[in-house]
Amino acid sequence: MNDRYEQWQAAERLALTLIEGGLQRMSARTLAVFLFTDRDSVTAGEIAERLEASAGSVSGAIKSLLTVGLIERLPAPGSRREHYRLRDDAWATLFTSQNTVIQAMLQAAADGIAATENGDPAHQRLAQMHAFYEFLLGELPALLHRWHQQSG
Amino acid sequence: MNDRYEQWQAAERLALTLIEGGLQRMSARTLAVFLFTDRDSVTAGEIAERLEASAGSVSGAIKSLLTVGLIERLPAPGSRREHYRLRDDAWATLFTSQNTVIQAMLQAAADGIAATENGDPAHQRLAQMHAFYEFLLGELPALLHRWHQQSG
DNA sequence: CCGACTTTTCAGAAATTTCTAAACACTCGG
DNA sequence: CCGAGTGTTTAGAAATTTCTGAAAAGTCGG
Repeated sequence: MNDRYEQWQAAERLALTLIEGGLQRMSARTLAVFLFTDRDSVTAGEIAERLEASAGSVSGAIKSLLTVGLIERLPAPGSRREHYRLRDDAWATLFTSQNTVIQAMLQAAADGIAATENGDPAHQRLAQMHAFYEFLLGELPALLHRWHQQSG
Repeated sequence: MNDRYEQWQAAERLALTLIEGGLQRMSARTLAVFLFTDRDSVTAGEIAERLEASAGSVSGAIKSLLTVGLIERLPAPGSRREHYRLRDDAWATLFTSQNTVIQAMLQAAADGIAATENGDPAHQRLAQMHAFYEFLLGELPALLHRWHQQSG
């Protein structure tokens, strides 16, 4: 128990789950490293070594994780290498990033409504879809607020 | 405005959005047909014709949409062909299906916690992750309840 | 500025996902 | 039962996504 192998195993399983959740393969594995490392921050080279992946794919993964706001670049602590670490609000951020999907759904529904006549059954269906995603979008801020209150 | 071509266009755009949201390509396009059709129900053949896709791929898409609970098979109204239609609570269902992802995240975090020592920074990070997804899972039932109340 | 070290970029390879076509199976009217 | 009309399955093709390796670019100490 609690040995390195078990941790590696748990990290890879977590990566698979993240992939299910929509992340790209290498981004997911990289994120798992950020979670399971016993250091405060890691470098791209360390990640590549641990994952046995090329420097190139790690670079791409870091870039995308930075873009989504899941990790952050640290002010270099006297070393030549860049250090990165998981951001505090990473999980809320990951969840929030799905809001863009919701907004896209809302827009798509609105477009559909505009393209159909009022009597058309499609009009009705699209209106229902629109109502749901509008509801959802309205609920999310309060949800995140409750989270920050509870955890902060 | 409001012509067939515009509707087809809106349907394809909606399909792309659904793909962004995680659906498979053909499932998304099929779902878009269910939304935009001016009939109450459609058959596999009609979908294949409208999408200019093979009967096989449509069959697969229908099967997966049935499994997730987004569409339903109708009691055959005297015709030889099977009829399908969008279910009333389709959007809530689609949203709910992401709960399995959340539960998987929760489990993955728990496994990671079990695999790390208490003093390890990783232990701390995994605990935060666990807390967030536990919070999320707890909020969802009430969220859906509010939706069902509001929409009647 | 130079040189060692690290990261990024990008074209091509590898792997995975997705679609199709064709054979098979099912259902119903006659 | 048979045959016409539909739906399903599956092996393989096509397309897309993802990864790698090598070269280019950036950075910092000296």
